[in-house]
Amino acid sequence: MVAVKRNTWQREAVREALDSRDGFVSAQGLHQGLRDAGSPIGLATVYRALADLATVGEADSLQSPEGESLYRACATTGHHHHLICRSCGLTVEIEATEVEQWAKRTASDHGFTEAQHIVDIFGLCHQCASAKA
Amino acid sequence: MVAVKRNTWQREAVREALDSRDGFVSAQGLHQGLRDAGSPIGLATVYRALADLATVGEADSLQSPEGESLYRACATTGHHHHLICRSCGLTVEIEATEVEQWAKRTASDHGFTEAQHIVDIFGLCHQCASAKA
DNA sequence: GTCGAATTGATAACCGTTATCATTACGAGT
DNA sequence: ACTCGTAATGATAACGGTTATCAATTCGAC
Repeated sequence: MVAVKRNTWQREAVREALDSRDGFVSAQGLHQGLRDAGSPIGLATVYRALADLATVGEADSLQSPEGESLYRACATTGHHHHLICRSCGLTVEIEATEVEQWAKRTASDHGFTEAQHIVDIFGLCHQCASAKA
Repeated sequence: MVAVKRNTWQREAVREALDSRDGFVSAQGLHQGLRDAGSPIGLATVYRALADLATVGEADSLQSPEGESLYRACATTGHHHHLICRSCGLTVEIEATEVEQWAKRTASDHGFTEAQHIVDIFGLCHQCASAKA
């Protein structure tokens, strides 16, 4: 029998919790939020759900400078990058065909294959920049 | 008395071991290499030395997709990016004016300031790709 | 050479993540 | 609606990388 994806309330809860966030969240942070909201969901399940969402492409993941994996529900289904406010976490999804091609070309120029790239921009969004001034 | 940096053979050993490598190495990998070379240096010390080198700017550090911290003594002192073999660690330093401008433009297009970007490409170098086949 | 303080290193503690495995419950088929 | 096989769950153990601990060491100023 072929593996069938089941719809569990837990999976849905994770998806919704992720959607309700504006920026990137850690698995543990999301779990904590769900527990605080009264859900008895398990930590392992949150990790699994997030991994699944990331695999399917419904969520994007990246690593914080501290080494944690952060997740986010991305509107764009295709491959894209992020522009992240390092102060408030506001995230903008970015299309970068230009960079995509550059990465691929650069890799093959040097004989590299199976190239994947990490491209993210961290900065201060307009609001945070103003608030800071 | 103010804190004084001491010159220990261990610190020097780490610096040299890092210089002798072509690509990024994990702290554990470097430690292993030193032990294999006969040095009785401790793992904790390697971590400390690498952290120091990174702080001073004598070493570049980045995180592998798997979450490990990798270190490298870079030839270029200025801003540059990396093309890294995820199998052997071979690293090519990359100038990417193209991407540099794209990043700056993208950030300002969205009202972001003080933008810094993380741009690295991971792949399999020609040798590792062949060895794998 | 002395001596105080920085450094070392073996190991324990940490932290995030993944694996384990008995239990639960989804949902296709009847 | 009821069964039943199996995927999913969740408490917890295991895991891997990194950091903290702390007694022993050793650098280097005097």
